[in-house]
Amino acid sequence: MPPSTRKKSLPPVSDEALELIASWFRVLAEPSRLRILRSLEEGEKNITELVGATRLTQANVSRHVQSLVEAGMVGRRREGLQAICFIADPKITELCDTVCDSLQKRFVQQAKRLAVR
Amino acid sequence: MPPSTRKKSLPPVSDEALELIASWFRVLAEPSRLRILRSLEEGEKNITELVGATRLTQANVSRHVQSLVEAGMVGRRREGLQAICFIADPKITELCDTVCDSLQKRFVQQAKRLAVR
DNA sequence: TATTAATATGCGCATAAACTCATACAGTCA
DNA sequence: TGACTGTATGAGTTTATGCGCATATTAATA
Repeated sequence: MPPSTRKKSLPPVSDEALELIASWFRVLAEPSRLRILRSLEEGEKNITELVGATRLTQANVSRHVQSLVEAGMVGRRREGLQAICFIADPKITELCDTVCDSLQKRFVQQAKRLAVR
Repeated sequence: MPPSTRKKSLPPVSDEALELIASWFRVLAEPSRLRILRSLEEGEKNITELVGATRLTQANVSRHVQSLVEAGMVGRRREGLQAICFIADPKITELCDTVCDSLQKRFVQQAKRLAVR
C-alpha cells in the first residue's frame, strides 16, 4: 500500500450518533419537505399558505413542518390562530444549493460521456 | 409586511428535480451507508473488508455500496476477484462533518436550556 | 358558552426499502 | 474444465413512512 493511501483508523462512531445523522438527512430525503423549504425561502408563511404553495393537503403540510421543526431546520411561532413557519437554519438553503450544483455537474459529465459513445 | 422579510418569489422547481435531490439525500439517510462511508475515509477497502468493518452481511454491503456508487459518492473498481471501493467525492466527508457539527451545537443548546429549567 | 377558523393528530392503507437466505455470476488457479 | 473465492442478485419477509380521511385541539370572537 503506497503511503498516500495509508490512513490512520478513525475513532468509532456510536450507533446512536449514526442513527441521529441519518435521521437528519432523512428529513431532507422527501420531495414534499424540500418543496416546503423552497417555499419558505421566499419568506415566512403559515400552514395554509404553504398548502397553497405546495399542492399538499393541510394534514401533510402540518406533519412535514413538524419534522422540519424537530430537525431544527424550520422555526414555528404561534400568532393567534396561525402557525408562522420560517427557515431556522440558513445553512439548509446553502446545503441544498450545493447539492443541486453537484448533481448538475454530474449530469453534465454523464451527458458528455453519452455524447462520446 | 416589513421590507426585510419581503422576498421575491423563486422560480418553480420541477417535481423531477425535487425527487432527484431527495433521492440523493436518501442515500445518506441510512446509518449503514454512513458507516460504510466512514469506514472508507480510512482508505480504500474491498467488500469483504467493509463487511468486517461494518458488521453488515456481505449481501447488504454490496447493495449499499451499489447505492453509494449510483449516487456518485463512492467509486468502485475491479481488481481481479475484488471490488475496491473508495470515496469518490471528498465533499461527502466535508458535508457529514458539517452536519455533525451542526447537530452537536443543537445538543449543546438543548442541554443549556434543560439545565436552566 | 357556542361558533368558526387554523392547525394538529389518530388510524388504516399502500408503497418503498432494508434485511436474510439462497443462489448466480465472475475471476483465478490447479 | 472443475474447484474455489469474492461479489452481485433474486425472492420473500418485515418495518418504516407518506398519504387520505376523519376528527381532535387550540384560539379568537360573537
